[in-house]
Amino acid sequence: MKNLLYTGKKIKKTKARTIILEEINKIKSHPTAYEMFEIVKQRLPRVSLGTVYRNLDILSEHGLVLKLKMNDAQMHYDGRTDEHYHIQCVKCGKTEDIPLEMLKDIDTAVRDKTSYRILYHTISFYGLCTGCAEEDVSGKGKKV
Amino acid sequence: MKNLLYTGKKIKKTKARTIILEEINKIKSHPTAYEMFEIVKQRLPRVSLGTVYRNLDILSEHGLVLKLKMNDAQMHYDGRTDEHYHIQCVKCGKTEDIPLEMLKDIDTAVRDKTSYRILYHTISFYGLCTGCAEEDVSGKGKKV
DNA sequence: TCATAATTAAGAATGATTCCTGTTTAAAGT
DNA sequence: ACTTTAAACAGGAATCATTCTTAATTATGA
Repeated sequence: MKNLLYTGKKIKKTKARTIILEEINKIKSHPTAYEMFEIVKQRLPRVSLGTVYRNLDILSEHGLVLKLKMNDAQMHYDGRTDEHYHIQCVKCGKTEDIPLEMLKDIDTAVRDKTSYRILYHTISFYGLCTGCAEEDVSGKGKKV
Repeated sequence: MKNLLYTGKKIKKTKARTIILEEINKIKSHPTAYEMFEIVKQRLPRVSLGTVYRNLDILSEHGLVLKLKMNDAQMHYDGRTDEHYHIQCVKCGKTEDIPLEMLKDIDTAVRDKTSYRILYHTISFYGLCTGCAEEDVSGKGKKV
């Protein structure tokens, strides 16, 4: 293979792969695989969920997508690949970026306090997004 | 019910529940539900995995145990219930406490930079534990 | 254009966790 | 202590996100 697509690694430029990468780069929120499947299906109706999962994995292995584990059942995928932190709404599950600079110093701080060889860390914030916070006020007393 | 067991909440003191809490408090690492099941089985041979799951959930709802999501497939459970951070070995999956004081100020730092109402955050470190780091050196070049 | 290795759709399999059902047990009120 | 009953139990089925399998298709290098 001569075309070193996307990253300089050998990776075939397929229709599904291209659309997945384009679509995830269009949005700032961090969808689940199933949400990506629904988005991609609009442009590629016969795409299968397995293909979406596989390509999101391959793209994340090649550093083109970040794979995030938050406090819900599904993985989330992020088209922004520089290191940064995330926040998730505890009510609706929406997951987004946090504009907080990387705390590079805490790895070294921990390095001195543990026998582990530290490789990286993750920070996740949890709270209520604007929409859910409003519901919370107007719906006070109601069981959600 | 008059006896307000464990926490002041209505919670029955059953054999399984008591043993689960005793055993998780004996260890500093943070086992999965299945690992707890194996430990509890030694004292209560007829215990079922479902009971271990249910009790770990109930205990965590009552603040007697922490339920941790790290970067592997299973949940981990922590008998130490004051807020603190965790580290996981990327190779063997062992999960332990990190002696790093809580960064309370980062919630407020983020509060000013986002429209979310921040409730809490988590920090997880990943690296190699002593044992796995040694293997890594002695086994250099080998596929693990 | 051809060969072939990678990718695909579709659906089966996996694995952690939760749920269901009928039975047992802890504890509240006598 | 005896009774009552809601909670908890064991065992196994169900769920759900994700991964795997297979036979057919496709992108790429020659």
